[in-house]
Amino acid sequence: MTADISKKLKTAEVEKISHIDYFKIAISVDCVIFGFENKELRVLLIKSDLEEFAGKWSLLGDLVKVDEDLDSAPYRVLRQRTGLDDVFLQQVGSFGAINRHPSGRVITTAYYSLINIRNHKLEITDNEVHWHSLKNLKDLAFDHKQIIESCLQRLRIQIMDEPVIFNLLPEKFSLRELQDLYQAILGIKLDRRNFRKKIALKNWLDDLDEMEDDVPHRPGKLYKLKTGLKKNKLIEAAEKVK
Amino acid sequence: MTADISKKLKTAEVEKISHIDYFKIAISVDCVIFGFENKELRVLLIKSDLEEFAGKWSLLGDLVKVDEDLDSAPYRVLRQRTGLDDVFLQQVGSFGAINRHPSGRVITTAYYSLINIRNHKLEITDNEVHWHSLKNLKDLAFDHKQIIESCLQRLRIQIMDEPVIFNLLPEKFSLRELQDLYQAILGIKLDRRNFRKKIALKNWLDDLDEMEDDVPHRPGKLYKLKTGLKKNKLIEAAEKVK
DNA sequence: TCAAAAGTGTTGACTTTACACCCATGA
DNA sequence: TCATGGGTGTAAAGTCAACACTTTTGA
Repeated sequence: MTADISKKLKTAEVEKISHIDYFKIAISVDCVIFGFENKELRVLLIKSDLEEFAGKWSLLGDLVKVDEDLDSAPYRVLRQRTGLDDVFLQQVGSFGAINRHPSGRVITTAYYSLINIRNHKLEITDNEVHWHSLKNLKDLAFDHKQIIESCLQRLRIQIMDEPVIFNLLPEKFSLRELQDLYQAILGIKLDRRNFRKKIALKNWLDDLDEMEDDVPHRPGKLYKLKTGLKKNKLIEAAEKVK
Repeated sequence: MTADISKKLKTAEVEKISHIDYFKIAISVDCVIFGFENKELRVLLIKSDLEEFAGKWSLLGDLVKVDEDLDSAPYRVLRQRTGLDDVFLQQVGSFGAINRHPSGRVITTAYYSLINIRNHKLEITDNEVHWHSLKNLKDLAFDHKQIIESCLQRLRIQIMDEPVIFNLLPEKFSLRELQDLYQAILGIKLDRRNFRKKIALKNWLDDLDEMEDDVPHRPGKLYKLKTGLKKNKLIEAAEKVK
């Protein structure tokens, strides 16, 4: 019986050789980096450096290295391209239409990231990087429009019952800012009283006993996310999935 | 200005050459095929044909071909390995730890599939294929245990508001069978009266005015999924996401 | 004193849960 | 006649949506 089985088995080395033709696909990661400014949800895009997509905007991404975890690659991309470290990242899905990339067969895994535009001064090495409003996104390179849509979809679901949205806000924020942000992401207006009730119920926030001081109207109370709730590592998110 | 940009741009051909080292990662798909039998949720596994995993069970999967859409690959795998066509499939996520595969660097994209064990007589070309109960899954090859967990997680969410569960049942079924199935997937007992109310509310079912005839107790009414509701193509699922 | 937003409760509609009895069938 | 599940309604608790007035601040 054992002999029987082992006759059919092949070593990994043999398998690799027999499949060597398959090692002709590259895999990339693309980051959909959301930010919030001026009551609008934004996404960070870069001018494509491919001739085929001259003038078009694209997501920040890169090929995955042979000795690099898939889920580590988007962290590297963010670090290298924007200087950001320790950000919230979550895998959304993989996109692999045959002709999605003009350089050859490249399958990409998309991640979404939430960052605070003000806090993180981007060390942008390339000046052709820009925060785009999510309205009027057109003429994107590759299938990046579709990827952004999927990530937005995922974001909308996730903010409803996980405390991820706070990655988009400064440490201290008012309930108005939080509500504006929910509205920007969901694309709908929310009732103020009901919104405050719902947030209070979730028990995500600590009241700081401080007030806004830079607004041209009655200042609101400032809050911060309760410590221990911030899930800003993909690894922690993965734990939750288990 | 135009000249300025084009100086920095590279053609896809040039890019491909400069990145040729990256085309050393293979990508595979793995299918988590769920079935329902004996009031239990099952998953279809195959004995690994790799020496490194001798005796261990693994998911049905294969490397993605260079000229094959990523999302088409799991359909091919199912067709080749089980003779199944036109099944429900949905992408769940990609797994890419560096050493997850002993043959080399292989990143895999996981899909979950729902099929009716009885209806589809599997044309199994290999007799080392088996329907496993989800309890006592151990000693799986690769990271397949973790992949199954992720897919189960997704399944649990999806059955709550999309009519996908019916892919696991025969054309005609009773409400008891449906409830047993929900219970098996969710791992909890449900109240019969409340369950029936909730299902009625969803308006997914047509009453067939027929009765069970093979049960050792009072027979229940038979129902079928309303026509037009069955989402059994990944493409249609993707439409919904948009 | 005006404009802008802060802060705050109640009601009605709806949803969810818990729970028990009689009925039809086959063995 | 027994065992098994089929089939059904109601009441209490909880959640959700709609809605308006007074207060505080800066300009």
